[in-house]
Amino acid sequence: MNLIIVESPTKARTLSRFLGKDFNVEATTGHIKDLPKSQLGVDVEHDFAPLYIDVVKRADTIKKLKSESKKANITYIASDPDREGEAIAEHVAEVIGKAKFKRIVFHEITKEAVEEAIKNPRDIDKNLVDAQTARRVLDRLVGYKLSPLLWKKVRRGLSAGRVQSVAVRLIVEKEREIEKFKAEEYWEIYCEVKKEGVTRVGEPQGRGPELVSRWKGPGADERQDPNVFIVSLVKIDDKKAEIHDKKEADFIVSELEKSDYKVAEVKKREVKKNPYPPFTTSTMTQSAARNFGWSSKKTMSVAQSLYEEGLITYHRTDSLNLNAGAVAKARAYIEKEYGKEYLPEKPHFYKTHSKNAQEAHEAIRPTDIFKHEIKNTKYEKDAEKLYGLIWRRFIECQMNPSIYDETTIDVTAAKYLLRATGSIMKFDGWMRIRKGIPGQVAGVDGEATLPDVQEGDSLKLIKVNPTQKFTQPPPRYNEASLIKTLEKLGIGRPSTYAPTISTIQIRNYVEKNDSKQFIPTAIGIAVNDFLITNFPETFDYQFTANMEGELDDIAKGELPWVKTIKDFYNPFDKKLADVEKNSGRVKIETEKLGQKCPECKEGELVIRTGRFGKFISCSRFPDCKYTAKYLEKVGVKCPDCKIGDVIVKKTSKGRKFFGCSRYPKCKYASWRNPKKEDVKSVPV
DNA sequence: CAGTGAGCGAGCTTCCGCTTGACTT
Repeated sequence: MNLIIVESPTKARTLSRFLGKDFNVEATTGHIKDLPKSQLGVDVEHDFAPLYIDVVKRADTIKKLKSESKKANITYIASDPDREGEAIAEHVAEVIGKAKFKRIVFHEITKEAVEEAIKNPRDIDKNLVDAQTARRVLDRLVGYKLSPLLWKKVRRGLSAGRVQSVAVRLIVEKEREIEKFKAEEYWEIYCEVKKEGVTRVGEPQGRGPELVSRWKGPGADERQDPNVFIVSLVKIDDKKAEIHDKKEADFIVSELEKSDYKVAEVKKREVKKNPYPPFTTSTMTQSAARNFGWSSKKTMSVAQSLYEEGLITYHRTDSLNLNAGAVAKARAYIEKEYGKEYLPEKPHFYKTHSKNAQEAHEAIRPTDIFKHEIKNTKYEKDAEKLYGLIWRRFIECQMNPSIYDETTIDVTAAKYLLRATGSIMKFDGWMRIRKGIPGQVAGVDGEATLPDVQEGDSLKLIKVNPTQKFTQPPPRYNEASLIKTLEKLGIGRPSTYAPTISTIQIRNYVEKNDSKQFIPTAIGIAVNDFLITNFPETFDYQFTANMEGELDDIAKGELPWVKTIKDFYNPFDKKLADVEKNSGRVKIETEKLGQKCPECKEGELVIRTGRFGKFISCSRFPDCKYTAKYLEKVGVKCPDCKIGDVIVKKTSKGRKFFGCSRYPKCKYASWRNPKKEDVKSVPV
């Protein structure tokens, strides 16, 4: 009897099914050793020796690993093939002591992959373990040195870290960009033109006010006549048209109204749109946010249940790799279901562009594409929705591109160049999968049909339409775009995106607005500015990328890990002492309510955020100690008692929930916003 | 169900990354 040790219990179950009675399979359930929670656990005086101790919650697991390995002939340590997995392997080896073990790795959960791995065992890669130690020690030093500094200089309970503080920084800097942004006026000019020699009944004359108000730009109702189309002004005197105000626009309109219109060029070309690569954690959470409006936490939770049911491959992954057998099945399915023209000659293989990808797993895909029916008691509809998204994305990625005929018509009128573009899908390809799926974002712009005109054709002007526009500020981050940006910067991992987003909200650094976009709080701004001013290098967007570069060198055995940490820590520690001594307490901006304090009649009422959320106090604190409850009303009556208002509250742990303002008389409480539930349940 | 902020000063807060339950008010 042999023992195989993996990280995930679900993976262990799957392997036991494959391998039969000769193998016992156990799981570590993640890390089994870590630095202690209650102390630094890094001996900065002695080469940063880390104090790795048994994880308390894993005491039973560790006991089991010990006893099972004793019984086993050989123990195969099959933790994930990445930096963290190698550290887990090392920790398992330490725990099982003298038992005979071998280290094996596989990237796919198939019988063949495991058998192949068993044939090719290796030793534990000490350099890779060192790289993990360096990563762990660095994160501990940053987090456990800076957080107490914040307690001292800003407020108790705050936190800072290599990942969370950069996430907050992104949100703060985006807000400043938006504040700084000044909308600039510009004008776009559209001309409605018609191929000559064709008449239309009820053709609009001139630019009456009624017609202007009906105009909705390209693709509006005026397009019923197939010979009428809309061109937009692109160039003036061969230079890009830039119209800044109404005066300029009016002048151009007056010129355009008396010009002759001629087709200068007609360009037709074929455009292909390739399918998207299969899902990773990052793209899956982005897609579920766009299609269903889900938070990353919800998506990951539903994905976890699909994974545990054996319906999808592992959901915390940065890899685009696909098992060859699964691809072959998908190809057979595509050919049978949709026909040969949908099947590429060769399978599509995708490569990740993410530099820090560890690719320990596969991309996220269904384990069995022939399985359409989902039976999952815990999540039901949600599981079905996410599974459908994953299923389609996987099938699509192995299908032929969709093909469009794109037509560009250039029209000249005096010194003005105007253009119309339109495209028509002539082969749907992978887009076939998305047809008829409500709520699916197809990813294709509206199709516009253009009349059959030739170079040199004269056109008749029907109407010129100037449209005033303003440049738009950059959009705020939402969960999806924040994860996308963090991934691009190489900051955070698939297993930490959702938890990081929770952390920065629980710490009151950021909030979501009604459109689920992140807005920094006064505390978030104060902490960010304090950190960026004093520790600019640590929270530079490049810091993690540089760290990853050094970790790679450590993993290759070209750099001792202690040197990396020393080079970071020495200047960091100096700065720490300097700030501790010389920096004053940080002031947090308060929001004014615009009312006098009812107690002292001198101060003004302000909103402050304390340990239990927002409350109202006097601006003259500590001289005046007046406080009052701040009721953050959601805007609906309590669904239970129908008398009180639903208000936003926080648990002692900082999690947001919704309660009744009449508490404790009414005990209504919910994790979900009843306002949004109501909107959803109203039949349209 | 009051508590929150400052500072006084007991004891405590905190990181990232790997993995699931336990089960929130």
